[in-house]
Amino acid sequence: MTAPTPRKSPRQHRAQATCAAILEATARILESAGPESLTTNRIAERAGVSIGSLYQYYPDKQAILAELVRAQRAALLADLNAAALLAEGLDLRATVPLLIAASLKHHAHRPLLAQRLEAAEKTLALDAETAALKAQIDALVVKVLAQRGVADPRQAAFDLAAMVNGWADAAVMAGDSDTVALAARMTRAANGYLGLVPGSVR
Amino acid sequence: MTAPTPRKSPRQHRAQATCAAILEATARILESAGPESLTTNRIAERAGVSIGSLYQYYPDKQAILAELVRAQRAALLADLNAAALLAEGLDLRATVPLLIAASLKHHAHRPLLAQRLEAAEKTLALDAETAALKAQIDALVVKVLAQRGVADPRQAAFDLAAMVNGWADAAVMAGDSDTVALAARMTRAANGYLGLVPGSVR
DNA sequence: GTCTATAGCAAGATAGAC
DNA sequence: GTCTATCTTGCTATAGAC
Repeated sequence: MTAPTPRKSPRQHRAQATCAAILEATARILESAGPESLTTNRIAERAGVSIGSLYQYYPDKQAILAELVRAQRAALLADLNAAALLAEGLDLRATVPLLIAASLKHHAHRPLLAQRLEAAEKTLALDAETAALKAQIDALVVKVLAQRGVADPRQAAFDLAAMVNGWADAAVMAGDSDTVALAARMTRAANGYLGLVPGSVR
Repeated sequence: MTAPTPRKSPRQHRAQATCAAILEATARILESAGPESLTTNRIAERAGVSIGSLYQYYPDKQAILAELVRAQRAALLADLNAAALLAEGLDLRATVPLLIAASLKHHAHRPLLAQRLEAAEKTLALDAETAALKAQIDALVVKVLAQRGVADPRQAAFDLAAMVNGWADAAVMAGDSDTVALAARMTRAANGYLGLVPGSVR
């Protein structure tokens, strides 16, 4: 029922700074203390603004979280788009690692934040804009796979996304920071899923 | 700091029933409303006991959750043990689907509960007993893989567990109820990861 | 546009009767 | 062993001064 968008678009400089500070403070609390400890008072304190200012820009706590989730999805879409451009003209075997690397990028940057935001996303009722972003992400991967002759590309896109996401979460939480090696292992699994035989490059 | 075990071991019949009712009520609230709505008052109400009785057996809310998590881990360990027995004498290719099926069983039974409990586990500080169960689960899988000649079985056990878990969560949340087909697709990926070529049964 | 102060409320947990 | 009644705490969100 509540609109999870900011109350006003912050047009002035200091207002933009306030919004940014609120978002960054939320991210840091999520990383350091987890969702249980995420209270509006704490966000305001950590952002260096008062609780009153916070409610000037966000109607409620969920709206702040929703904005972070939206930003994360938008970044993923952008990276996947870049990967798709890079992969243009390449075959399936060469494309898969590019998609995996793009998906992994966020988990590598701020791993804990990425994981907690994904967890929050499952609880939150996502707004229209975030849902649209998710749909675009899905459509993009489906298209890339379909162009390269994958059978049932919708199913494959879903499965590969699920595989990579959960796996990445677990890996970063266990302290695995070698993203390159992780991506290589994931690629082995993805190739097996897609029916690509390992050695037969010739 | 707080011991996440029941205050007293319920030795009498009605006390056991009370404990069971509390656990089941917690599970149902988790399934139907999510972790945000999980309050001690609600648990007591749904269990048909008073809040006072609840605190007679559990020192705090976390302890109830911890017990559910522990039960889930214990069940997984039991199922994996059964799978390992079944797999005795079988080669790697035949063993992998058995392990996957065992891991998938819980997600299939009460999918939402399994997913929410795993999410809770990441937030909770897990008690010694649950940690021990996790270690046993890990050791079991490592042993099974090592016996069948998998290189770096520790890494493989971790990766396969991460892959299956995250993937299963996403699948059940999307409403995919065909566990058999899901297990088959996962097996393709696992085989690829392990370097097993698809067609070459011979 | 930002602040302080606080209303209003719900949660966790306890005391003490039965 | 179980209950009702209640204390205490801390959260969300608002009102109104500056």
